Amino acid sequence: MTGPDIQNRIFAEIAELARAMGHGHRLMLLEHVAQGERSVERLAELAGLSLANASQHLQLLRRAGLVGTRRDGKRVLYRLADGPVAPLLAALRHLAEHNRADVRELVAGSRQAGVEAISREELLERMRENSVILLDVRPQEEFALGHLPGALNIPGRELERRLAELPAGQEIVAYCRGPYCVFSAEAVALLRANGFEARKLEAGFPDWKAAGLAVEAA
Amino acid sequence: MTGPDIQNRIFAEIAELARAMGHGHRLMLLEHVAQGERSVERLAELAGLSLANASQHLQLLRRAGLVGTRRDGKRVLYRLADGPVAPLLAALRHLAEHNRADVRELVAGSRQAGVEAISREELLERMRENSVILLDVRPQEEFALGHLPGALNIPGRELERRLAELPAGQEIVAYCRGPYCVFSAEAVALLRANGFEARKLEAGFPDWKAAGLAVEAA
DNA sequence: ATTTCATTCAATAGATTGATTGATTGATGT
DNA sequence: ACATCAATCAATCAATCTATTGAATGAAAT
Repeated sequence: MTGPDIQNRIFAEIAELARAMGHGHRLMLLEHVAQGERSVERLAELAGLSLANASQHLQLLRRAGLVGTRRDGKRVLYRLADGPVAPLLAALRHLAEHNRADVRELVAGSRQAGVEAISREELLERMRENSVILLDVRPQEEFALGHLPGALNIPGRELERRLAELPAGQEIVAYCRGPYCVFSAEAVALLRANGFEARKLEAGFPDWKAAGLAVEAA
Repeated sequence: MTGPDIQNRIFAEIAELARAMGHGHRLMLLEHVAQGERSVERLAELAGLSLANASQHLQLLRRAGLVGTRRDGKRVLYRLADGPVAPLLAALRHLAEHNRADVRELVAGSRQAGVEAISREELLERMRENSVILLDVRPQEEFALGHLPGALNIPGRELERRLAELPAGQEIVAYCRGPYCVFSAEAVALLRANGFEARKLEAGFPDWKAAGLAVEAA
């Protein structure tokens, strides 16, 4: 009576949760949702999905309890759910990097050409010393919703023609959405090619926020 | 060129990993594999699956990099993979407990009837004081492969008729395979009904081992 | 009240996954 | 070489999942 039936039910429940993360598009949606609240339309655009398709994936994520929603006028805003969702996604990424050679290569690829990463701890230290320039290479809208304290915002594709805005002589730390966002790595490559000293932040904005560190909004 | 294609590929890879955990039977197999090396036949029996079915699930887990194998004579032994698999499973369980009311209830159900859980930290403290009896309620074979230092082994279904072996006067901490293994909760209920002071270990043997704490083998 | 817009629902077809069956492989002992 | 045993493979059918389409909500604006 207490036996295996109950265990079966429990494992089936947990499996449902795992399956909710078991699709590339949903993981991408999660990654974007992790940046902050986003409308369905926006998320569909960011993930390159049709509206209806994005909506369905998002609803599945909501049923699984990975995201939550709120209505704002005629839009529905999705956000990460309350529970320990970010740690779960992080654990998943960690194992993926550890196991799959191809994921590791692809991630390493964005670190190639001498693009070293800086850890949160080291960055905090450097921020305390005021010896570093923070560069947020995400689009303005994302920057406006929250960014690291004191960061400059120059979206990736504008960086080349706005290089002059960056003060010389200090190291620059670029960051982006997350470990799989290539913008920051590209930015670092570009900066180095132009004589700057630059590194990328190991993780990205969502991990920073998830760690409970200070965030500034426009 | 660096764009969304690469991200799509990465997320698809990671999703594959998540999907590997997306089936109740596979989670159950993982739970048993987490106890130590097991043959396919044994795992099939433990999970209540046909041999071929278990074999296929296990192979899928291996392809996903969640388990590894080794040949021993004519048997193939499965074990957890090297990477951070246990933390991922733990994160998954945590979120499941947090989100799904039914999982929480089912887990709570095994704690009902005043069955309180003791944390690893508290248990370590009590072990240092020598003020506690450890009771491993798993089957002998599992006990033989590794158990908490100094633990007694009385499999769940034998407990009732072997109560006399337990010294009175000291609190008993029962443990089992993991948080969803009901044997330890049942054991605690039985012990209390017979006048013992008893609690169950919050997690189970695999978590103990995963935490790097001392383990003893027969 | 009607229009507009963002989102969701419903239905469909194609692809993937899961359990079962029986055959096959690979290692061991006679 | 042969028989035996554990595990895997191959083929099948049912069940589930995914993307697309077009229709239906439901909240604001005119």
